Amino acid sequence: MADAQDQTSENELIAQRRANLAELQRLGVATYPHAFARTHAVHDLVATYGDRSAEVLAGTEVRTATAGRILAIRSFGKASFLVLSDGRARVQVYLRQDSLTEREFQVLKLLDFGDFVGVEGKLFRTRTGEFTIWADRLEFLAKCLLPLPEKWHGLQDVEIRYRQRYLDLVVNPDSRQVFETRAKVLAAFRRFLTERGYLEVETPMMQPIAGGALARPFVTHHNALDIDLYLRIAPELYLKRLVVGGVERVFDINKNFRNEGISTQHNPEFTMLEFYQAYSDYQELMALTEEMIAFVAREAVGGLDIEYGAQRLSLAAPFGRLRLRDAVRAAASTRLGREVAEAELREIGAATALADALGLDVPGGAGPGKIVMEIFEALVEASLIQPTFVYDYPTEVSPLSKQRDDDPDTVERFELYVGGFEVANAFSELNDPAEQRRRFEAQLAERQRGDDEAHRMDEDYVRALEYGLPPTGGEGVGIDRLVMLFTNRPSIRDVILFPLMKPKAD
RNA sequence: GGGCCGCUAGCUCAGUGGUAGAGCACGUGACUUUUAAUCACGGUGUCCUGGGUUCGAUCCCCAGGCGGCCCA
Repeated sequence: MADAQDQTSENELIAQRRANLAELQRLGVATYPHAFARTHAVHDLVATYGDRSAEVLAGTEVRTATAGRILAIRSFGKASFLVLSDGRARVQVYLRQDSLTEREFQVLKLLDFGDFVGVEGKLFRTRTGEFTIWADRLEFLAKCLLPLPEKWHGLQDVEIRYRQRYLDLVVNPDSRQVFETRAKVLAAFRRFLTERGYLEVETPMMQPIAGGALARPFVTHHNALDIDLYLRIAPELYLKRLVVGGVERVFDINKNFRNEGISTQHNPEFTMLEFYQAYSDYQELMALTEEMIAFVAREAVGGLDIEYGAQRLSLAAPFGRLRLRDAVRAAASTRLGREVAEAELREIGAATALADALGLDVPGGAGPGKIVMEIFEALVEASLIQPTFVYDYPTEVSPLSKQRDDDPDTVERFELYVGGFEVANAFSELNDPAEQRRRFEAQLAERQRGDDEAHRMDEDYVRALEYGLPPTGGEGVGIDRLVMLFTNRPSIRDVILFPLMKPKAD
């Protein structure tokens, strides 16, 4: 309820709308009725009858009852046209004095842009060919007390679009389309995996040890148990416990929470698909990923060729394949005008000198693996526009991945890059409990040296591995970033309905 | 964390050291197949906030807030 201060600051546009509401009440109109029986939603109407000719519509005399928000009023005195939206589609309604009761005509004159109404009538096509409902009944359903953004330019102010997403959805049909596509992407992943025998599960969002990724967690507190808990940074360790338990194919689609900065590619909470498959490895997952991304693209946008900004992308298999250290060597060699040797990427002194020569600031205590990743991010990542698997990562930065038999400093891991950013990360899972314990201990040592993103020790996870994890391949896919690609949006905030925003004093 | 940019009417945006404008929206009147309806007439306001300079600040300066982009 508005207090006295609101009343005095209330502007003329709002006062007019309140006055119209009061007038409806004075007329005895129910201003907040409980329901309206529709025969069709607006989008059903348009989909079913929208392309019928004027003659066919006149011949069949289809009657309909529908409802929606008024997005335009064009009034001609004794007749009016309304545009009604159900959020998905729009339909025109024709109302004329001699087709309505006197009271309905009075209601019509009190309607504002944004109000909800229900109408009943027959379908026809106007002289100008517009598919229209000729209404012989008008029911008021709810008031829009605040003026909506203008119809022609829509809502441009990105801050308001994010903070008041409902306004964005009302006036910008493109925005609704983004979230329709997002829903199709999620449904497509679920269908692809379910059809191949993967079981969808839910794993804890609140965890006593935030594991499965290298990231800083959010902390919360359970009062009754008086313990701190972490919002999950990944479901990984729980999903592999399920593989230990015999769930050979398993996946989880849900939010992860990482306590890091915000950018066009990072929101503190984001949606991740993770799936695990017993008896497979990262090579098999590359092939599966090509198939899965193509499936999802067809379902979500109808094809494999997409535009992203100024780029044209093809999601057709095979995707590019680039060995990580080869990519880093090539980029560093070009930048420095000399041949950089693989050995320089594997020894701390040489790697540090290389980073220096490239003008990169490397965090203190970083080993050669971390330095390789820094160089990759600085020199290579943004150039990977077409889908590319980057593979064979340093063991140092991959504490949950299995080493190559021929090279213990390297793990069987790949990341998929599209449009210049990472969209998936996969590996052959480390299933040797003794080696896993050594990796965790190495991570603890890094934590001691000040890396607060280093992995924590998880004794129960090591114990689970001691019961035996079969050879397994696992992968995580960043849903938000994939939706950015499919909807051609430059910012992750455009594909998250309510992105995190700093609170604003009202 | 740093740099750059933005914040003016409900929305989209101009603009100025002398208390502010356009289009759309809105109000009144006309109009029973229009569609960015049209025609006539008429209001829009904490110029993000606070301080400073000045006779006078929405504008210049300083600090802050929120947002965007880039960098780390």
